[in-house]
Amino acid sequence: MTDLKNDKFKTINPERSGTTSEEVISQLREMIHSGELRPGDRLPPERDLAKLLGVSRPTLRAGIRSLAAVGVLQSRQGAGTFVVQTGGSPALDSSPLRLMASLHGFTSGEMFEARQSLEMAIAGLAAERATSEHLATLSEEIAGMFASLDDPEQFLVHDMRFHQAVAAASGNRILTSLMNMVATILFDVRRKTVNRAKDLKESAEMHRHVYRAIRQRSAEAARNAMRDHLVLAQKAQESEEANGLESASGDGANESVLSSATALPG
Amino acid sequence: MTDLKNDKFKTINPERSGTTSEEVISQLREMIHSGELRPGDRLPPERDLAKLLGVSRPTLRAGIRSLAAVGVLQSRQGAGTFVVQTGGSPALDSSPLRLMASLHGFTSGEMFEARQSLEMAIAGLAAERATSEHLATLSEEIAGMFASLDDPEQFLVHDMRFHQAVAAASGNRILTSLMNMVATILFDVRRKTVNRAKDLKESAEMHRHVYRAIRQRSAEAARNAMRDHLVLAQKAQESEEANGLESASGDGANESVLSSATALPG
DNA sequence: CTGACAGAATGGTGTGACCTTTGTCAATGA
DNA sequence: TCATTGACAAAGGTCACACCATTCTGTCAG
Repeated sequence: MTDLKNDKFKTINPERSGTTSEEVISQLREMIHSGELRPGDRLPPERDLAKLLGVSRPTLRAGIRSLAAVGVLQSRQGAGTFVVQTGGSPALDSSPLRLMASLHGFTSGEMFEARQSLEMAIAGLAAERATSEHLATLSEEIAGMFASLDDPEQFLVHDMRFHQAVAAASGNRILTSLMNMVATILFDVRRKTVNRAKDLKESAEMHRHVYRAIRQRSAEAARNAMRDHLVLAQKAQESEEANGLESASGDGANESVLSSATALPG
Repeated sequence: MTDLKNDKFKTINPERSGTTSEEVISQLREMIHSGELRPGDRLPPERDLAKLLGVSRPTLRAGIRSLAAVGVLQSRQGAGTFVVQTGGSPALDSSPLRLMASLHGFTSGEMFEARQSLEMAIAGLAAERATSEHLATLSEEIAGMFASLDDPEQFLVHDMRFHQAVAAASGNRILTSLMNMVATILFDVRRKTVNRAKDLKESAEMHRHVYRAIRQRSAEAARNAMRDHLVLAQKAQESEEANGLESASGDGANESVLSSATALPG
C-alpha cells in the first residue's frame, strides 16, 4: 500500500536527546541525508508512520510540519505527504529572510545590495560556464523582453526568466537559491511598480549587455553589466516609490511569487 | 499576566485563504511585520492565544511550530514562546540549506564556491566601509590567530571571528546571514579536520592580507585576498579528506555550530 | 473505451486530558 | 538577615479519540 518499504522506518531512538518531536525531525532528516527519502517520494500515511516511529500522530505531525515549514516536505490533504520535488532549480523558502528583514529592520538598500552581489557573482560564473543551450535560452528571453515592451507584466516574466537562466548557466545551485530568496522579496515590491515603457526599453538593453558579456566569456564584463543593470533597476524602482520594505506584504498574494519563474525549463 | 496587550491579537480572519493553520501563520507574521511583536517579546500562553485567535490549540501550535522551524519563534517548555532574540547579527537557520544539499546532491565544491562568492563580495564592501573599530577587531583576531598557531581549536575560533568581523564591517546583514548559512555547513566538515601547524601559519598570513587590503580601502585587493585565502583553505581541506558533504552529520552535535561565533561582540 | 459516481484513503481540525519542565515565592533553617 | 529549599502554579509537550474536507481510485453505466 505504501510507496516505501516499511523496513526503512525504524522506531524512534530510546535515548532521546531533546523532545520527542525533535527526535522525529532528526529521524526524518537523517532519512533524507542518507538518501532513503528522495525528492518526490511519498511518506507513509501519518497514522502508519506514527506507529512505525513509535510516536503519536500529533507528535509526528509536529515534526512533519517543521520540515514542511523549511520547504523540505509538503503535505496535501487527501493525497499524502511528499518530499518536495523542485523542478530544476532548488528553492529555499524566502519567508525566513522576509521575517528577519521585518524583525531587524533591514533596509531595501541592503536587500538590493545583497541581490547585486549575488547576481554579479552568478553572472561572472555564467560567463565562464554557459553552454550554447544556456546562451540560446538567454537570447530567447531577451527577444521576449523586446517583444513585450508595451506589456509590463509580460516583460517582467521574461526579465525574471532571464535572471533565472543566468543563474542556471552559473552552474551553482546554492548561489541560485540564495539569489532567489532575495529576489523573491524584492519582487514583492516590484510587482506593484509598473515600469514605464521607456524604462523597459532601457532595461532590455541592459540585459542584452549582460548576455553579450556572457557570450563573450568575459566574467568581468558580465559582472559589470549586471551591476549596471541592477543599479539602474534599483534607481528606477526607488524613484517610483519612496516606501521601504514595509509595503511588501500589504495585502494578500503572499508566498511563491516566483512560482512561475521557478518552474521554467532552463 | 501576559506580557503583551491583548488588544493586539485580533481574532482570525473570517475569509481564510488557505488552511486555518496557515491563517495563524499569516496572523503572527503580520504582527511581526507590523512591529507588534519584536525580538524578545513573549507571546501569550498557547491556550489564551488560541482563544484570542479563535482557533484550537493544536492548530495554533501548528502555526507556532512552523514559525519556530524557520527560526522566528522559540518555545521553551514551562517558560513560554518568544520571538527570537538574536544577539547582533541575525542568523538564518542553515538546516534548510543543509537538507537541500542532501536532497539534490550539492557538491562540496559548489558550497565552497558559494561561500567564496559571498565572502568576496563582503570583503569588497568591508574595504569600502570598515570603521576604525572594525579594523581594530580584525587586527585583534589576526593577532589571536598568530598567538594560537599551536592550538588548532583556538585558531579556528579566531578564524571564524575574523570572518564574522569582516561581515560586520561590510554593513550588509543580509549577505552576512547568507554567508553564515553556508559557512555553518562547511564548518561541520571542517571541525573534524584539525589542520596542521604549517597550514595555520599560512592561513593566518592570508587573513592578514585580507585585513591589509581592507585597511587600505582597496575593494579589489580585499576581494582577491579573500579569494586566495578561501581557495587555499578549500585545497587544504580537500587534501585532508576525500569525503563530501555526506559525512557532515555523522554523529550528534548538530545545529548551531556557529553559536559561539554568532554571539561575539563585533 | 470513456466518463461519472461512490467509497476509501489521507491530511486538517477540534476537544479534552495528562505529563514534564520551568519559574516564582513563601517557608524554613543557618 | 540571607540563602536554601520546597511546594504550587504556569506553560509547553504529548497523547488519544473523533470528525471534517479533500483527493485519489476503482468500479460501473453509457
